[in-house]
Amino acid sequence: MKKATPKSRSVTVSDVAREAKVSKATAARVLGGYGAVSDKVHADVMAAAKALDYRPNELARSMTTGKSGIIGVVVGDIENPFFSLAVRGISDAARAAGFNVILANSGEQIEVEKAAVRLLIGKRVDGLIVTPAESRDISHLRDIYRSGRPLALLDRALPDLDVDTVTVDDRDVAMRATRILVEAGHREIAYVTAVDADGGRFRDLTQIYTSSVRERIEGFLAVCHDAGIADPKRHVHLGATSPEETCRIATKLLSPSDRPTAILASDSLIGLEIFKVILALGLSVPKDISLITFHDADWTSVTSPPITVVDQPVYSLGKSVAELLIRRLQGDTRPAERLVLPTSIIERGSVGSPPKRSLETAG
Amino acid sequence: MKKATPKSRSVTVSDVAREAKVSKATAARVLGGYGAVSDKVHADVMAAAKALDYRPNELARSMTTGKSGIIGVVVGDIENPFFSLAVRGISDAARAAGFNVILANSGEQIEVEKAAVRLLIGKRVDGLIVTPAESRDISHLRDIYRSGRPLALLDRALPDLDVDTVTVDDRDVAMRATRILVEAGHREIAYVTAVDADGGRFRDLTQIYTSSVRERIEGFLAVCHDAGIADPKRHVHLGATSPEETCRIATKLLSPSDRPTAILASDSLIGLEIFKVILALGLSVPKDISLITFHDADWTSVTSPPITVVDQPVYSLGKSVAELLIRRLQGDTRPAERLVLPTSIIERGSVGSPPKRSLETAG
DNA sequence: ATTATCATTGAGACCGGTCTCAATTAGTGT
DNA sequence: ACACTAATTGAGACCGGTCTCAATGATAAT
Repeated sequence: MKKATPKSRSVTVSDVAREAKVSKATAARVLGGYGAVSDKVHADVMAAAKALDYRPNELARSMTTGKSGIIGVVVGDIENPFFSLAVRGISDAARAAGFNVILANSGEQIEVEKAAVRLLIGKRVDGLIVTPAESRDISHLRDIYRSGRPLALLDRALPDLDVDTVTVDDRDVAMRATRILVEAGHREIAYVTAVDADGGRFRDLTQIYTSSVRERIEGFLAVCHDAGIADPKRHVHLGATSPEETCRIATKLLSPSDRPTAILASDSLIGLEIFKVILALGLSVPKDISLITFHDADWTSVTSPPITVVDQPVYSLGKSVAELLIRRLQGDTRPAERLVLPTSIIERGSVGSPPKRSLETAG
Repeated sequence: MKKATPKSRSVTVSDVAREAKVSKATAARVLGGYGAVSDKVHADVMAAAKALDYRPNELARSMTTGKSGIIGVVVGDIENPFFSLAVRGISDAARAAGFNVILANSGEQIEVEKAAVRLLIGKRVDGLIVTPAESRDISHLRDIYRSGRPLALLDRALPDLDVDTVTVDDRDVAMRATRILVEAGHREIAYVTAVDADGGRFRDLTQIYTSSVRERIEGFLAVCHDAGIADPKRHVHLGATSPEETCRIATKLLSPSDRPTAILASDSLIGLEIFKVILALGLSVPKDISLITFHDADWTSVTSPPITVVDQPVYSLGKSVAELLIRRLQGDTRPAERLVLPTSIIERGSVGSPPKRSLETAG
């Protein structure tokens, strides 16, 4: 009487075995699809399973096999189209190989990233794909490695960590983008990026702990330097971590009379926000200011003028890193691979020659 | 000699117990944080755990407790900003309550959706959030319900399924949007949506199995009808399921001389593609054609002119549905709730009066 | 001092699968 | 017909936790 409804206990192999009048081991063999059984028994068990509506408990299965069939992915921000496209690439590749994806986003905060990694390891994911927020503190990533699970890095390399890595040629493409601006005659070029360090004040590259960001700045500075632009560092603006911050930075950047004649935006979210500010201030692209943004986001092709962009193979980035990881999961023991995907620049209409004022500075 | 390296077997409670010289049960109590133990033993076990670098196996934990701490989410397409924003809302709410999210996308295909649901149930997720692709075939959703796991519906209601549901007032907002167009003088208004049925030919509402889509069309037709527009059904275009298809539809729609004077796009991906075609054809918005799109996507505010949009509270949609599900997970037994979130229209510059040609048709 | 009460602890069953190993049955060669 | 190998099947250990229940020791009440 006291015994409440048995909470619909799920059907187990034992239940099926009993129904089919065979041993648990035999039922498990056909249900799990491993051992060999006679045709008759196979049919009996399948019939019993169907009759009872048996559903395997993947949890129990993973516990004994040690494999979960899940790939853990930790990205900076799912909402950023860059990441959502990369994640799409990852999950397509994963599904094609029979794996599932469990997603966590770090918000680019190292502590959140660590917690996410710890949790995913706890859940016994088969492997992890991470876009490390920092290169300083990678103890949690070493832990993954130490736990025997393969790790692959997406978009950001870590020189100290010898694991499969897929990045794009950030440094090179940043140079090409900057060169386009320089060749159009610009001397006052601002670079706006998301990473936050020392309250947005850029001193030197050693304060940037995200490899892709650092490489881009490196490329930018190199070309500026080659072009004889004095102290290009002052044109690097950090801290565009949210639309609000970006708006603040862009407004400050564009208001004074000594504003740059061109801006290079480090991702499409930043580029969009800057473009909005440009619009709001009544400035015209490219007459008053030229603009190039990283990532060929959808909005960049429908503005007037359409925006010149750095087109990274984002989907491939995700697909490739997943494929690399899966290969490892399947027993590949080749040394770690570092794939660098080529990037192109799509020249549209947002780059022009600087307004005359800038000629005074020309060397 | 033959015995290979023990593949770094992970540290278990038993190992910690041995190290701390207590029983497995006692070690488990402090490690699992449940029973009561003396301070000394607690300290000993913690020390041993730290020394051995113990990491709990969540899999084993979930298997005994029956709870995995995971919410399964099945959406139509992660890449669609609508869904990625909703997922962001879900995962924020989930994390706040200590849950994790495992994501699967169905590509709006019912079979893929079924497989995803089956898999997630197999993984013993605590609850599921689904955007059902079809209202016809919901056997798999009933299964969830039957398995004792709570289910919550996102963006699309299912009249036959009495579960927590969060939607927006699609019908009403579609009416408001259509009315804006009608009041601007339009009589030839096209409605373009993604759902695919009968090769894109729209006959009547019974062929639409996605509630949100149906409701929007319903609202659209109702207002057209009230305005005395003859046979508005011919203006409903289905099948805009990919950028390519949308482009095809839009090109066909916009080329002939009897093209509509206004278009209502059912999501931002469709709106974007249509806008691109408009641009490519050299037409001008809103002089030649007026455009309203669902979803306040980022690109809609930076075009010239900026686009009038239906602004759905997408983030809240995700957040609310997750909160509802979590409440249920925590033992709430109230009857299923059907939340309908209010939607607004942001009027920007893409609606104008129709070009003169349309006056001939005016009633 | 003696017994009842309570806090700690240990032993071992259990979750639902996989998998090893031995036992049983069937098939083969001579 | 008889020994021998191959194919099936069953019993039970195991994965790494949780959790029940009984045993132990200590403290409190009589």
